[in-house]
Order: sequence, then structure tokens, then C-alpha cells
Amino acid sequence: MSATPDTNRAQDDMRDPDDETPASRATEAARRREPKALRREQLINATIDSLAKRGYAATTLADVADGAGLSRGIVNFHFASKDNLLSETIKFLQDEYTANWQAMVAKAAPDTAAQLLAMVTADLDRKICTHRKLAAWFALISESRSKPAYQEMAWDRDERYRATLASICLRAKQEGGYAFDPQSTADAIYAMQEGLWLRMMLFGRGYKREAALGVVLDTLCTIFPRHFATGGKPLKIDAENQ
Amino acid sequence: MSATPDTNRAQDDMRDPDDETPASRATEAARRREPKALRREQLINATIDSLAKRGYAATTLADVADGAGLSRGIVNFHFASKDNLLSETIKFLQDEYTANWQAMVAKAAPDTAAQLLAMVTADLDRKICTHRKLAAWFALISESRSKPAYQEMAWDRDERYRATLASICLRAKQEGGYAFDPQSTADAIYAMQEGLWLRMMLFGRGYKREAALGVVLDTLCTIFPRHFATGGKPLKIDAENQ
DNA sequence: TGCTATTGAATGAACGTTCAACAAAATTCT
DNA sequence: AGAATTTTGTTGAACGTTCATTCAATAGCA
Repeated sequence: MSATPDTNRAQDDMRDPDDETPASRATEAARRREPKALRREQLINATIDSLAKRGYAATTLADVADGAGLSRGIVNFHFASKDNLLSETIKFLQDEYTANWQAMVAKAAPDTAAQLLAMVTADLDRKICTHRKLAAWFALISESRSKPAYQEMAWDRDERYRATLASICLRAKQEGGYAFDPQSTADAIYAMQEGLWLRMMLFGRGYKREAALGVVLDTLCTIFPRHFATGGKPLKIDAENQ
Repeated sequence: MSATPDTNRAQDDMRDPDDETPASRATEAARRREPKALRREQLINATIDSLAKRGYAATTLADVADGAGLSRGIVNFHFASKDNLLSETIKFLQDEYTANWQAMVAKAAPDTAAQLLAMVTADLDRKICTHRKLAAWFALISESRSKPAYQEMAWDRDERYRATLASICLRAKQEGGYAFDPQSTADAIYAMQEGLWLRMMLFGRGYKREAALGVVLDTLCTIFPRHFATGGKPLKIDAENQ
């Protein structure tokens, strides 16, 4: 029982309702009973905090352990090495991201406009698009030059999203008689979203989720005028296919 | 006279004709004569190399000095501290970037399409858009959470580009009778470009400048159909204003 | 009694910074 | 002009700090 076990997570300027550590561990004894997976997630969350607050270079295992309210040696027990902890952290973020947009797309109406809207808003979802997660993600991904493992994960994530987006753009083109190249359009939209992420990461208070969402919706209106009304609301279109 | 003074710079996958160190310093004596500013630039270039090759976390002063073919203590003499070296490096990149697009815009024809094309292609210029510079830039900017100085520089650069782009979008709207919001459109285009930068940084060989350029031009055609013909060529438009 | 999770001190390597010594250039003096 | 002196640039070893990792000791749990 060293430091006071702090549950205060990520003083994010966006005030995320983010990932609260589920089990409200009261006593030292109760904490011990928590299954391994939970402890790992707790450490990963502390890692995200540290990455967001202090950056990649200044993220130390001591800081992570302190953030989780545990002792120094704990990370090497659960993750073997710092490298592995960071790999697992990026994997955690990627998995959460992918699961989120896939769920949102599955839940959305099957028509093209709704599917497109779902994909695009998924990236700006409250759960994904928090300042601390964006900061952590950029910190990790920027080091991917020297870490081939990161690059692979980024590539994976990218391909899936990009391919799905391209197929929706193709459908939209067929329905709306647009002139654009579907793959180019998909790439442009995807790039725009990552660019908006970057802006949000860089200018925390100065550029919020709502602003980014406005830009995205306006752009959809411009690119897909027959699917979206001004204001970003999907327009019902009686598609011939489906 | 310690290590062989290596002039081999940045084995970039993009084979940049990049910044060759101007003076071809032959002898130890000749090197000494180089003015201070040149030595600084040489060290900054070695820093960019190291950031691109090894990442932010693994960039050490020893590595920078080795890369420049100089001795260990040299950086602290010219830059006082590692922190300052990195600040000067990001400043160098930002200044080069801003000077480049402003020069290209100034050189372009005054009509809206040409100005827009100039701004947009400036970002993908051979001189700016090399793998090593992108990697270095992302490595630095990702740490800006913990370095307020970086953030300020990023903001500055951003504002100037964004405001110029927005004013051009406004002109285009007036000329072409488009429905879009000019600021949103400017933001979208800018974000798209930074997103494409990110892709190029991440997927080096897998996503080249030419691919990004194609996406950008296609997008211009989609957004400004009355200014650009399919294929991205600017269309002469007889503007009423100017 | 094992077994698993956790602790915190010890270890050794890596790094930024400092500094005394040195060398080349520039400046001053004769 | 040439010698003497100061200034400027450079070196590499030394220092102190920080950090990841290891590990013996310990405590809860089956």
C-alpha cells in the first residue's frame, strides 16, 4: 500500500465519460482478486494517460505504475517489457476503434447515406475521439518508423476501413450518378478524418469534436449532393439496387 | 579527426534530392571555416535523419553528432541543450514549409483555380514532402502535448495556411456559384492533406506522393467542378470579379 | 503447502550535460 | 610582415541522473 490508489483518470479538456475502471476496488484485498485481464487493462489505461499527458519520450514505467496506483515492478510482471506494454496499448486502441465503427455500421440503416454517415461519425464518436486517446495514438504511431509491429497494426486497421468506405462510395456513385472515382473519394474522406484528428490532437480546446463533425457533414453534402441535404441530414433516396 | 565524416544523408525510400550540405568540406581545416549557421543546419539535418530513422524516443545527441560526423559535445555548444535543438528543428521545418507554399502561390497565375492548385500541390512538393521530413515532423508534433513551444509553432503555421485557403475557397464560391461553406471546405481540404501526409509517413513505399496527388486532384474536381476539368487540370473560367 | 500476484530495493546501462584541454582563426602588438 | 595573444570552435572523458529490468522477499488465496 504505497500511493493513494488514484481513480482520477485523464483530466481531459473534453471531459470524456471515457473508460472508467469497471471494478471499484475498495480494499487492497479486493484489488488482488481482480482477474489478470482487468489489471492489464488498468495498466494500459495508465499508459494512455501518461502518453497523452507527458508524451512518448517522457512515458516511464514508474509513471505508468504510479498512475495505476501500483508499485514499480508491476509492469514487467504483467507485460514482460516496456516495449510489449506499448504494443499492447496500441493494439488496444486499434481494436477499440475497429470494433466501434463496425458496430456502428452494423447498427445503421442499410441505405447508402446512412452507412456512409455511420462510418464517418464513428471516427468522431465520444468513446473514440477523446483528446487523451488521440494524443496517445499519435504518440505511438509516430514511432512506427522504428517499430515494425506498430506499422503492421496501423496497416491492418487502415485497410479494413478504407475498403469498406470505398465500397460504399461505389454504391453511392451508382445510385447518384456521380462522376468521381470511388477509391479516390474514399481515400480523400479517410484522409480528411485523420487530418481532423490531428487538428483535434494539436489544438485541444481550440478545435473540438463538434467543429470537426461540422466539417465532415458539410463535405458529405458537397461530395454526395444527391444523398445528403444541406446540413448533413441523409436524404432518403429510392435506390434501384437494394 | 575521429570518425570518417559521412556526407551520406537520409537513405530515404523516396530518394530525395533533398538538402545536400552545400559546402563540400574536404579537410578538417576547411570544415572549421564553415560559418556557424551552416554548422547549425548540418546538425539540424542530422537531427531530422535521426528522428526519421529512429524515432523521437531513440534520438540521442550521440546519434545526431555521429550522423553529422562530429564529436559528442558539439550539440551543446551550438544549441545549448537537446530541447533547444529539437525546437530549432521543428522551426526549421515549419519555416521551410511556409516559405515553400507562399513562394509557389506567389509564382502561380492569379486566377482562382491556379492559386488553389498551387496551394494544394505545394504541400506535396518534392522538397517538402519527403519521407524523412514527414517522419521527423510527426515525431516532433506528436510530442507537442508536453512542449507548448511546439504547439505554438504548429498553430502559427496552421493559421496562415488555413486563412489563405479559406479566402481562395470564398472566391471560388463566388465565381462558381457553389453551395458549400468556404471555411468548412478549406478545413476539409487542409485536413485531407494532413491525412495524406500521415498515410505517406506511415506506409512509406506503400503510399507515394503521386498517389496522394491523384487523390487531391480528383477531390478538387469533385468540389470545384466549374474550376477543374476531370483529370485535375485547371479550367479557364472568365471570372466576373478580377 | 503450494501458487500467484505484488512489492521495492538493487543493478547496470544509457543519456544529457559539463568541462578541461586543445587547435585553428582572428586580432593585436612590435 | 611576423610574432604574440585572444577568441572561437571542437574534442572526448567524466559526472550525475534517470530509467528498464531483475529478483529476493512477502502476502493473499486455493
